[in-house]
Amino acid sequence: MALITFINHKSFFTNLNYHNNKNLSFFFFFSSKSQQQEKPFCTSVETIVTLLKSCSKKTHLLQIHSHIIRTLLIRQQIILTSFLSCVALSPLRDLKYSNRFFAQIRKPDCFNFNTMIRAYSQSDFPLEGWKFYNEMRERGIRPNPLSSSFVLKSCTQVSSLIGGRQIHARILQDGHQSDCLLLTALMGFYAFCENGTDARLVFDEMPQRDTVAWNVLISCYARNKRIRDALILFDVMQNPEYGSKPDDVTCLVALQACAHLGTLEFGERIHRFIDEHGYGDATNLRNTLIAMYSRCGCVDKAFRVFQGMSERNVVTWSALIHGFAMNGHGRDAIEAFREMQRMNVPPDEQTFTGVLSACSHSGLVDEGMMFFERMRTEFGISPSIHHYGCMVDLMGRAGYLDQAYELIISMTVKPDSAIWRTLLGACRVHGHVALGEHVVSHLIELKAQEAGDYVLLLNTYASVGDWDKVADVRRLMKEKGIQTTPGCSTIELHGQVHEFVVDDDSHPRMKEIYAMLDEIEKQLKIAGYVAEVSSELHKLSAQEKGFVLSYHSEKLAIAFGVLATPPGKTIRVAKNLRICTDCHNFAKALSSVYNREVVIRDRSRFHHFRQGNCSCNDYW
DNA sequence: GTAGGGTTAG
Repeated sequence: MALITFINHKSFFTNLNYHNNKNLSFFFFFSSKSQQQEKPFCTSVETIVTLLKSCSKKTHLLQIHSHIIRTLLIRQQIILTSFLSCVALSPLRDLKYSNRFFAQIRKPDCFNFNTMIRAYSQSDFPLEGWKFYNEMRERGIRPNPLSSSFVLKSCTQVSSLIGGRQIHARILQDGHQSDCLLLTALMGFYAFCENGTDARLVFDEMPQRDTVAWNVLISCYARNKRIRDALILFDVMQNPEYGSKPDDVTCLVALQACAHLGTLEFGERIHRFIDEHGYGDATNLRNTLIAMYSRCGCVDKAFRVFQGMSERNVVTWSALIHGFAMNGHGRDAIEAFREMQRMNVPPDEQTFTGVLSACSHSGLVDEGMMFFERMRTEFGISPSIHHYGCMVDLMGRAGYLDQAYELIISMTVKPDSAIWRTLLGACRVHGHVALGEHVVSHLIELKAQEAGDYVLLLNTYASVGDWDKVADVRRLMKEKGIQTTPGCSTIELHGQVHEFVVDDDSHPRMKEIYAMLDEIEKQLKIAGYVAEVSSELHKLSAQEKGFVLSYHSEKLAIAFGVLATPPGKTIRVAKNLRICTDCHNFAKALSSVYNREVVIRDRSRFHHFRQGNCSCNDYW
């Protein structure tokens, strides 16, 4: 009896360790003993609640269940609530059991309903939570903001825009339109559904906006192709009118936007902000900094961040490897991979994507094959579509087109349009017309053909001089109303991003830019630069081709760079498509004649031009 | 004496 008093003693349970099974064993010992002796074993409600928290096995839960039934504790709402939370939400989650238990509760309250909705939102059947959400309304129980927030989570899980809109309407009906956390969740939902307009509307309607609300809006813009707006918000939120201070998450999201846009100056500014505000130790921020610098073409700065880190995880190493890969430092990427193994950091899927793409960008065919094999045999990672993509690129660039085709056919995963497109690119480089046509038929089968694919096919014909076929494809594109993506290049100057498209005349300094471009061409021609006419698609006279080539967007951006920056300053340009041979030659010549370093990021990688050479060794 | 919500790394 003394012992029973002891187990009931409050101090014992307030000090107990939740994961200490000793306490449970104690409890079960007394419980079964009292059952044998048919004597009631009294426990306080608090004891049961505390014990429930330390449950790590379902058998324990069942024993507690039978105990609370025997001791009539089942009548107490607090026990029911705790028990339901335990069955529905702890790692022991069992939805069938939760449902049965829920049905036993005579008067379930809002909290009980929320528990069920929340449990389903985390399960494989998220929409089942709706039933409970509707039932509580039918029973006249008013949902609180959390009820809506849990159903919203279910809608996000299944990307149900209609469901989310219904919740939105209910939030207004229930008068929860001032709940900042709920509205932030709603914004997050719209952002997830790529609906930036509605996310913005919710944001505008919020009575108060804290940093998290700003973060959601910035991340929404960054993910939905409004990257420049995302960066503008980083400054806007700090205006005295709004007075929100960016936190570590704001910096992280903004850095991702900088990486996308290739805006080095803005990225550096955020880097300083991070250090000044003491966020600098966070591994996730450091990892994103590595990615940002790499994607802005500054591997040395990325490496400096890497060196300054006291803790490095698989993400850190993968970011570094990816950085080396996209900047053409294939050997360094492989060395980093080896170093990572020496440090006993196990690689994952994304590490190998980096290693394989490093091999493909640097033409390391044998090494790539070896890593692809080791990935499966040594590390037990089965190849994803991305790994196959790297291998097709690797083999395709090296001219093993048929083997690349065989690899696609042998894949365990269904080939997507991106992988066929990679092979199509290789067909263009090697002038393999027959395979190119075959690949296009695969794309048509997938109903995934894009303007760029026709352009690649057209280029393949052009590369072997089949101008009739080129004209056919052009006609076909015209008939189908397919429009090509216009080439677009950006250059950052004093934190401002300047954008150029083909034949652009919208820039305020356009006259000067064209004059500068003419002057540059004149100087380069003296040094031996000849316009590469095969890059141009149209069947034009050589003179006309030369004329059209002069206005490629990257040339305009470079001319603006020469015009607007002091001599010797590196010119950094980002382009949405892949750079053409002519512009590549142009940049190479310029880097030597004007003694300028030029860094161009195209759709797939970086080109560092220095003294007449490119880091890609004309291999891209 | 119960007690759950929003953003975030390669």
